[in-house]
Amino acid sequence: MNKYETIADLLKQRIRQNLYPVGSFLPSQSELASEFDVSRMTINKAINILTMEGFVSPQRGFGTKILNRPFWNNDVSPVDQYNGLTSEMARYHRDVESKIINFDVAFPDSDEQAHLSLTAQQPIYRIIRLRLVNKEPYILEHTIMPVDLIPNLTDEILHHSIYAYLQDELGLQIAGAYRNIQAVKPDALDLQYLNCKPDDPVLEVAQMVYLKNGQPFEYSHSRNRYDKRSFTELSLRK
Amino acid sequence: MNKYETIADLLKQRIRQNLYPVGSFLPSQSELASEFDVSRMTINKAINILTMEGFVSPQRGFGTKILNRPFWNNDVSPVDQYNGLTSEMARYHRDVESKIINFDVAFPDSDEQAHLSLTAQQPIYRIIRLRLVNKEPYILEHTIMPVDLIPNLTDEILHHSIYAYLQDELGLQIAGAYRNIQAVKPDALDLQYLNCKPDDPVLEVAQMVYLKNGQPFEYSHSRNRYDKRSFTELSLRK
DNA sequence: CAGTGGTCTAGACCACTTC
DNA sequence: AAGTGGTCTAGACCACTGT
Repeated sequence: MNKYETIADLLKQRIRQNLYPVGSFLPSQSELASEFDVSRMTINKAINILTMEGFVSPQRGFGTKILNRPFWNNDVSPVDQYNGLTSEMARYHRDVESKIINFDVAFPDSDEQAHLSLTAQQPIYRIIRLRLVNKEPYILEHTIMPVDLIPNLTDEILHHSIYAYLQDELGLQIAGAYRNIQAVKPDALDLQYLNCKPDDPVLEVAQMVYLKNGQPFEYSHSRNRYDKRSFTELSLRK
Repeated sequence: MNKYETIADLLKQRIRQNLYPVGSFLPSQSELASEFDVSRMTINKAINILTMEGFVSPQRGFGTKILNRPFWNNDVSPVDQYNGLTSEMARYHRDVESKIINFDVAFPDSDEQAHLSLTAQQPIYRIIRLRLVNKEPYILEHTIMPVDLIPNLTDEILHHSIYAYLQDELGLQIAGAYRNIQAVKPDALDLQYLNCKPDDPVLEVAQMVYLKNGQPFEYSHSRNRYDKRSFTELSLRK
């Protein structure tokens, strides 16, 4: 672990333990540098992390104030999450099951080619999975992935976590994702599998996920039951 | 302007101009350091910005690859936006009007006290505004703000931009915001003012906005017409 | 004014990738 | 082995805040 991440974690811990109470100020960067026996740049980097995560607000010439961390409850999924539902829910000790609605291979249409940077000759998987949490339907996921990147996708994997397979078995490194979130009306599949009523809204999250080498490898639309999922986000002035 | 921000902007410009084509690699950090006559740390900081904004993906021991930024033609993602609707829409040359549905002062209930860190004796504004873009209803905003932070709120201000008033007139500095996004069913006010049908979904964004000194100053729920607004977001592996 | 955080440097070592 | 990005240092200067 890096020094600055280690120190950031330690500072967070102190804040949570009220060793640095909300509303008070952190020791100055120079003091912290002496305490941890590192250069001030390293402390600065650590405090940057705390700032990005909303723990503190530094004001130049003044000090670094400990903020009151919002009490949005954690049962909502952070928007900046792309570990897949399985690991997300594991944190709350909930069972995730996947029911495969559709799984086949096809050539991409032009829209899919554009989104995944593919030629018309590179086949894709077309997957529709229903994700159940504690036996209740949560999400209907429409996923498209290029076959050549993920050679041996099986029913077995689809029943568990695609992401775990990608990262642990194939060693693919995810760089990030683009998402678009909107409210939509339910379609026939939603009615059938999410078990929602015609006037229930659906929260649709479209996302493209990228590998570190820049290759997009997943283009998906997840349709979430409106009473089961919401998304939280923290955004900060640059 | 800082050196690292200046350099980051310049690099972005080169990427957009295809001087560094998508799929190719940036010059190494040492080369860039010589070119701009700065230390490598400064280049590193600049490239960090590009990484956070999804322009490039550095891989240690290898190089920094220029990514394809898909339908991301505009500079800022609406999700990490807290400048208010007025400035957001101004970029697209659209008219924003505000119709005041409700504007009064009251003592906060316990929920409001908690969210805004107030006592029962500190009054708040309760504001409901309908935001119209090019004469069409887009958003119904329910906003709560402490009176003592924003002393002289007038109809005049509410008809334009609250945010512009806060920042330009009062000099309040916004640190960031927490948001929660979900799909909901329309309520009576939505039907009346957003002009939506009973089975139209509504995209609800609840947010708390914080000042740099840590004081929360706005707690709001905006209810967006589902066919008019969606939210985009870029998220990256740490 | 003294103290704070923000930036920047010149150089160093390390982890990693490709050859 | 050579080259890359990631981290870290010791010190410096600056912009800003409080008094």
